[in-house]
Amino acid sequence: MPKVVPGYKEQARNRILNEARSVFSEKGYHSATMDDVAKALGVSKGAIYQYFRSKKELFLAALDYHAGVRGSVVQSFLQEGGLKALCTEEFFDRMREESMGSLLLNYDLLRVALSDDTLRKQLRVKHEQWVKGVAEMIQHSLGEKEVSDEVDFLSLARAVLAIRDGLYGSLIVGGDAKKARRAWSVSMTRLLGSVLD
Amino acid sequence: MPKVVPGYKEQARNRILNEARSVFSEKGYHSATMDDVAKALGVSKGAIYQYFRSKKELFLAALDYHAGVRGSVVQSFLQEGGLKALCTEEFFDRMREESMGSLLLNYDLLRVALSDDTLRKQLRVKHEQWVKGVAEMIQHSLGEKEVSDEVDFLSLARAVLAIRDGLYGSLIVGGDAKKARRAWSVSMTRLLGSVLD
Amino acid sequence: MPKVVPGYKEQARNRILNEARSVFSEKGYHSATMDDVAKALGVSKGAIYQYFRSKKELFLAALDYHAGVRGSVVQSFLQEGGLKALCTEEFFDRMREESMGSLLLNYDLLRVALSDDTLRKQLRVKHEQWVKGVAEMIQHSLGEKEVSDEVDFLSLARAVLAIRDGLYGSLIVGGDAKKARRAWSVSMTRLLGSVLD
Amino acid sequence: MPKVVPGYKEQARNRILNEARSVFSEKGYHSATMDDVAKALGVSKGAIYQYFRSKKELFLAALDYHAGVRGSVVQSFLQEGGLKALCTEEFFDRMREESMGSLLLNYDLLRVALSDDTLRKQLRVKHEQWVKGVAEMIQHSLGEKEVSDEVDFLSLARAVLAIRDGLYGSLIVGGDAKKARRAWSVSMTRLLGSVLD
DNA sequence: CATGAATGAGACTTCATTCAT
DNA sequence: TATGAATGAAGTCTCATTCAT
Repeated sequence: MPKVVPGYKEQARNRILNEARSVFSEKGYHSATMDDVAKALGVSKGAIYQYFRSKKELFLAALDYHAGVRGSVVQSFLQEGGLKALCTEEFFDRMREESMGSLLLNYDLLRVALSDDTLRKQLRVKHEQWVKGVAEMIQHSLGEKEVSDEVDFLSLARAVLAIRDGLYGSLIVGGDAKKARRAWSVSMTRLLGSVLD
Repeated sequence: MPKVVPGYKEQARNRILNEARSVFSEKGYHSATMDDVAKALGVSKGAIYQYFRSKKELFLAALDYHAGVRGSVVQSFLQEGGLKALCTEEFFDRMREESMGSLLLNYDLLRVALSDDTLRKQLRVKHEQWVKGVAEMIQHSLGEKEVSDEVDFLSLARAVLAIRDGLYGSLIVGGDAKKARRAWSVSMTRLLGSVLD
Repeated sequence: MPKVVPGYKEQARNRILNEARSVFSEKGYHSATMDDVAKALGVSKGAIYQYFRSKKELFLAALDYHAGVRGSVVQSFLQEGGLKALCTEEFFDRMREESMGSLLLNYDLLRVALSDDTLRKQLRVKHEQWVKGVAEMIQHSLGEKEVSDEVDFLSLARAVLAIRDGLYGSLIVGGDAKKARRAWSVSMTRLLGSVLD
Repeated sequence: MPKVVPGYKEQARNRILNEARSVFSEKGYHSATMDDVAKALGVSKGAIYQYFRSKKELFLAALDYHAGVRGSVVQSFLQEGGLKALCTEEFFDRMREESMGSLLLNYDLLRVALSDDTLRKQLRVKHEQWVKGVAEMIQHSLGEKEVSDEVDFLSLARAVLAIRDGLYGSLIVGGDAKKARRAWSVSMTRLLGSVLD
């Protein structure tokens, strides 16, 4: 047993991850400095380097850390209300809270990913997992009610995620949240409506 | 009045704009250096500064320059085939050729825009223009066939653009183009289908 | 709270201030580079930027730092000998030692001040303080001996300072120190003589 | 006989000299660019290089050119009114118009002069010429009225010039012209008063 | 002679990263 | 472990100067 609190390092790491995400999200990967992160944490720059080898590593770890958190929140929300919940404006807002910061970070991530094949593959895989998850959800909502052959669940899932990302993107430049929200429910209803009926 | 060929400066500017876009697109706004751009052009760094006051200005100008080109291509395509053309996979591909490079740049642009109110407003306005354009197109396709009150054209338009952006985004990480294409036509048909019938 | 020696930063700052003044004084504000200063200090350029935000700030701080030192030396000298001491060649020399390097810097400072309203105002105020100080000194020397209404102390003070600056200026181009010294005592005696008698 | 107007080159040169002085005076030697000068002239940068080999040469030539002009203006003024005219506030203003710009330039010149022995010597010589000129003027004013042995004309002359330069210097930072003017007449009267009586 | 686009050296400044304390 | 001063590489931008037209 070490003298220090067990799990201390883990806690410290997570604390850094949280703050780092916040800082990166606000200023952007390139504009945020290690000093910004350190100051937000109230520690010295050097301290961060004991947990992460480089800025890039910190950035990637921060994204990864929160991707897990976010996913779980969304999923739990869906499990309660099912596909119908997904079509609501409330769901859009709920997910937005979780995603907005990360969306911006994802833009930075994409840039970083472009020159890193491994990373790009990870992103692709993760995206496909989301697609499959949503597709299954849709299919599941149908229950045994109908023959599934006529519906392209995967394409629908892709579209759902695309709308989500596209609408959030429009919000970043200052788009009206009310309109985006409405666009979400309108399009979701049209897209999944016939499936639900 | 320059003794040199008239219009030379205009040409040179455009040449820079082209190359700059290419370089920024490949490396990203932050990672690309003015030297990269200069080398791609085969000129010295200083030369660029005779045409653009700063890296940011060059970046913005390059985006603007190509936004015009892109827009016109898309529009001409739509005028021929109308709303039905928009739902095709061919359209998706066609627009992709025009957009992909710019999409990445747009991510950089968003980051830049976040700390530039004027710029953000411009982006918002431009986006709204697209929305209106697409909404009108949809409404127009309906012709006098139906009462328009029941359909929220603007929301549909927003969704259409969101899907476009979202799908292109998925392609950037290496998503399968065929699947995205299919998702496009499937979702477009569902979204606009009842309008078209 | 730094673990390092307390007051270290203060010392380092002052060391930079000293060296900077020396370098600026020798090469001039514009010709001296931050690299020159860094090399004179035996540190890297970056180190300086931890203490001063810009070259201009460093320059201004260096001037300010030494202005304090200089002022105090002069004042103490005057308090002992009063107005008579001020008229001596010895005083001229004494003050010269303190001023010469700074005089050159002051020329640079004037140039900088021309495009900086705040700075210009500071200089003006500081100059007026000197004027008032000298004027009071003259008035004080008179004691209750005479009615002061007939003497324009402020104008005299202005003249005294002008002569000082003018003579030092002549020395910079290589003027003969002996002659300047003599001009000082001769003119001071004539200027303040009747006041002193 | 050349085709071009005889003396054209001379005229062009002088025109450049005039404008250059104006630009250098306003912006300072270092801050003024060759482009600034060219634009003020309404010609291209290249044109200037056909008359002057370098920026430094242009600067020096411009100063030299106007030194002559200025001197003559002042001298003519003095020849009319003699020493008494010199003591007036009017004279101070008159000379100020001629000197202010040049005073600033002289500061720049000093900096340049410091690393150029030849130049520094020229400045010293020129200054001594002024001193002698003023000294003779004072002596001349006395006429045969008195024995000159008791008065140190050269020192007085030095003081006069020093006051001029010192007061103008105070004006540069925004000092009150009225006060400087008054200081001039007050001090001149005290300095030369007994000589004049 | 004039033009002005291009050059290229070099200035200021910023950080990610290291390391002695 | 934490600190934060120092490093040094790199980036943006500026101009004096040149030269093909």
